[in-house]
Amino acid sequence: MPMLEKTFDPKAVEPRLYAAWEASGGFSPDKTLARNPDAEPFCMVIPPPNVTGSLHVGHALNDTLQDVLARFYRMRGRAVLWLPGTDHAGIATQMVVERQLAEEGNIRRREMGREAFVERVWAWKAESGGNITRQMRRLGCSCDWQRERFTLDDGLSAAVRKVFVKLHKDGLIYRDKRLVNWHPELQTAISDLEVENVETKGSMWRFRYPMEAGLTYQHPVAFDDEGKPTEWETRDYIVVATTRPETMLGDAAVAVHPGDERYAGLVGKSVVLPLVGRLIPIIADDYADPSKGTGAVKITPAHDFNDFQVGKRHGLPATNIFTPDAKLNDVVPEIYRGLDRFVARKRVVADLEALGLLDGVDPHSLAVPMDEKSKSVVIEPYLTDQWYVDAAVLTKPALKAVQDGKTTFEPKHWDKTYYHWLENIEPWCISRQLWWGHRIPAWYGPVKKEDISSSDLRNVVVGNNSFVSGPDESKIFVAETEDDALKMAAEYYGRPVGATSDRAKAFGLDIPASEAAKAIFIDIKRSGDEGVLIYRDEDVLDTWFSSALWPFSTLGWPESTADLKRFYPTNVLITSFDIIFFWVARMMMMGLHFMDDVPFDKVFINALVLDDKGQKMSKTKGNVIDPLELVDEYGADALRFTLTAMSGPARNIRLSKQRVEGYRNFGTKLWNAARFCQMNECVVAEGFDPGAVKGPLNRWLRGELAKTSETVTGALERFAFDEAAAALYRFIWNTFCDWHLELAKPILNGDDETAKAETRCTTAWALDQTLKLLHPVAPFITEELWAATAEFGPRPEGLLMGVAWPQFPAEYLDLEAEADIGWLVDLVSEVRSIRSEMNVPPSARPPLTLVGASDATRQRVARHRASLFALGRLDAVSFADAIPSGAASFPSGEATAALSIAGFIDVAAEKARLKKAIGVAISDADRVNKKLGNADFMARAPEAVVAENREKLAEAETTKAKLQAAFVRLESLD
RNA sequence: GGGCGGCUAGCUCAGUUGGUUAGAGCAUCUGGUUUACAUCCAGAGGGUCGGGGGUUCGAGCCCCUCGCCGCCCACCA
Repeated sequence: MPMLEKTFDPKAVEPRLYAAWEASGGFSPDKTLARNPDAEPFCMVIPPPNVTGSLHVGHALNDTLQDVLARFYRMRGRAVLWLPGTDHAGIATQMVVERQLAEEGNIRRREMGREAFVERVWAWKAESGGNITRQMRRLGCSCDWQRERFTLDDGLSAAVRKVFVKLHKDGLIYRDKRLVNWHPELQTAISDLEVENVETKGSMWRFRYPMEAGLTYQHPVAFDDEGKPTEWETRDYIVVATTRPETMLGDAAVAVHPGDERYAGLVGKSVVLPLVGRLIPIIADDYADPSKGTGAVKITPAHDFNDFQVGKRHGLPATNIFTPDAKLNDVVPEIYRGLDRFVARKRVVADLEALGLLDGVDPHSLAVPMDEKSKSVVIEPYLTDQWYVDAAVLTKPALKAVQDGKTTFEPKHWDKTYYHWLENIEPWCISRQLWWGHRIPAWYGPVKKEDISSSDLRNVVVGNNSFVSGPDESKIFVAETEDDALKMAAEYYGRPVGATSDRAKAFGLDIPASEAAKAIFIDIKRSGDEGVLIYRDEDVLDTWFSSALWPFSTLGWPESTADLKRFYPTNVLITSFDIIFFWVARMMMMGLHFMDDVPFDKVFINALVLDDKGQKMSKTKGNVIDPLELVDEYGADALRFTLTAMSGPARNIRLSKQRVEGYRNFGTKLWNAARFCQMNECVVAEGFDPGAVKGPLNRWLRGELAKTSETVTGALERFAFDEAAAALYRFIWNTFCDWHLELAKPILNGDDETAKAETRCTTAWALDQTLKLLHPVAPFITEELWAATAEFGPRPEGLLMGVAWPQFPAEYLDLEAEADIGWLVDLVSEVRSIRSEMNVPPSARPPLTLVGASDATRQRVARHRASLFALGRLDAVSFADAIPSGAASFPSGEATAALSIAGFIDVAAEKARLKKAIGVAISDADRVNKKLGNADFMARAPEAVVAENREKLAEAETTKAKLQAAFVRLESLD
């Protein structure tokens, strides 16, 4: 066995070890199951990253925690499946490719056509798709790559279609015309969750809408102290206020509050909509707030969510005035047509001002809805036909499952976030006007004339440019395949049916889309006697629709696979808080609906990684820390340990290089401990039984290891990653290296061959166990050391990754040895402290005298003489009845220890030191005394606490006595 | 406006049902080439636990209140 290098070289080792792990088949549960078919499963599905993305530090944290659990449970014998995969990320990926096209100066998406564009996205996926999974491998992630999935792969696409059809059949998916959040650049609907309201400085304009036919009314203009009007003026107009002047072109009414006396007489009358000339009614509606603005509010049903509701209540027409790219359409007066919305805004204000109808303008700050990603595109409420999921129905079981504790959140408080959203759920708009994604399995055809009832006609607004994906009224065939759709259609029409990709053709019309609404009036005869053509919905589904199925679609659903039976519900989902709504809640809904069971027992919400100043990382701020750079510089283990150690109950993690460096050093420490073992020929002898060791040091180490093992195991079971890391750090650095190895040195260099042999075995054995315990967090260095120290003794075949997790019998704890070594550690620490305080040079080797030592202490001294000499840098230990002169003394157990350092001692300083220590002892004693003298305390405190305090008092008293004796002695010797 | 989280050493954070003298890492200072490790060793200093009030024999921890920081949701004519 070659000597270990002085430091661990992650770069050289990591790729080799990862390849070995993967080649071993150990990432797959199948290996465990082959050995033990009854192995209890443990399953996690990865939050699928964007397929074309790259690993950021948030992924690194998320992946590390999952890998810690995967490795931990694998070592505990569970059949672990950590299922990896990627998400097609509709909008994000499509945008990237569109940007590429723009940069290349080639033709754009629309000119390219759907098929060519989608092909292009697949090409980009082929090129960059492996990036992030390669990067996960560098982190050491032990996913089962054989089971890797992609949201757009064949299996998952089939699952998506099945779910869509089923939900449609159940009436939980429907098509509706309502306002959506419209992205005018991408020209697609986006979800509420993808809109970010950005506080912006704008203006509030007040416009005068003239009353119809010269009508006038009295409007109060001055008020007394009680708010009662004292002066009125005659008005022939009503003032409305708005932050969006351009929308007035689509106004349908002016609303006032029913109880608003100022306008009471006007309800039912009309105003003339300026610039347009249309008469619009003044209506009474609670929505109008008398205290806001002028109390009269313009109602624009097609361009404001609240106004849409008002319009519905009052049967107002929703007149859309925008084209899909948010330019004014042809329902507005000609001079405004084609203008961009922001240009139109200025023009409308100017024109109203010119007409003397601008009542005033004030600066006003408001939250403008922006596209969450770009934070620059203003989102429009826009009237379109879209597909919706009736989320409210699916929500109920999802809420109940968490309330009943079927699924729990960790940290627990996140359940509040979950509840809050689900309790206020809105219908989920699932259609997107994109090309990259799951195309909606719905086909449209003309409606048979006899199916059109008069009430169906009211939604048809001629000239409505909102036509997006299908005519407002058409017959819809929802089916998993085109064949099924054709069959359904053939049955409906009673004649042959074909499918076309040409929308106009499907309706037998060669007319512009904006006119397509008229199609419903066309008798199907127009499609030709020989048959009817149907046309597939052009839209795709929201990316989160397929992600919502992830926990069961990846396991093979709808097929009843062995994996699905074995691994669903999964054990834990580790994810970040920002997708509780997007993803967690929806998986709960879909899982419960389709699998009749929750998708996971536990949701662990990992922290948010911030930079070292507590700032969110962002490309624009330039403070993004690349996890792979950290891996390059310090090794994967160092990064993993850092993220694990910092993954406490707090909501965020401030990542600093310094911290990573510290944990790299920790790895080096462990590495060197292994070197020390190697140099000292520490080997586990054949037949060595750690339960039978005799030496106090070895018994103590065994106990400390057992305690650590229990702590680490318990912490990982509770997802207390930080506690596990802290316990490992403490044990390896402080217990094993600082004390055990130092105390073992005199034994290993001594001539007691029995003790030496036992210490070698115990040390080697303990290191082996330590490697196991550390492996989930730091897999590379532990695996490397496991291989490098193979000669340390008999051990299971194969990789450390596959070794059983340690579990020690309770007898490994040894109170006697603990007390013994505890005494030694305390004594050495005191000696060191005194030496340092008294400036005793390291080379000096003073004698130590113990005054009033018991037999037990005398035996301890005898047992640990060599260690005491070495660590305390002493040249003698003796016993006496009195403190010798020129000594600094301190209490040690029942005895008083005195370090003879005559040459260095400064009597005044020593007196001061003793005095201070006496002061501490006195105040300790006083405090406890006071407590014990408190009748209430004695009456109410539990017996154990009282006893504890009695003991404490006794201790303080003896300490005080010893220190005082030392002080007196010092004076008498002076 | 509603909600969530945080405020503990110079910095970053632990502190599990209330119970020894409130801990760790980093930073700082002092001293060290002790044959595993200077990516190291030994020692030290440093905290009125955000303010106020309450409950309790006892509060960093429980309750009320105020303040500041961060985040989420909603609304804003």
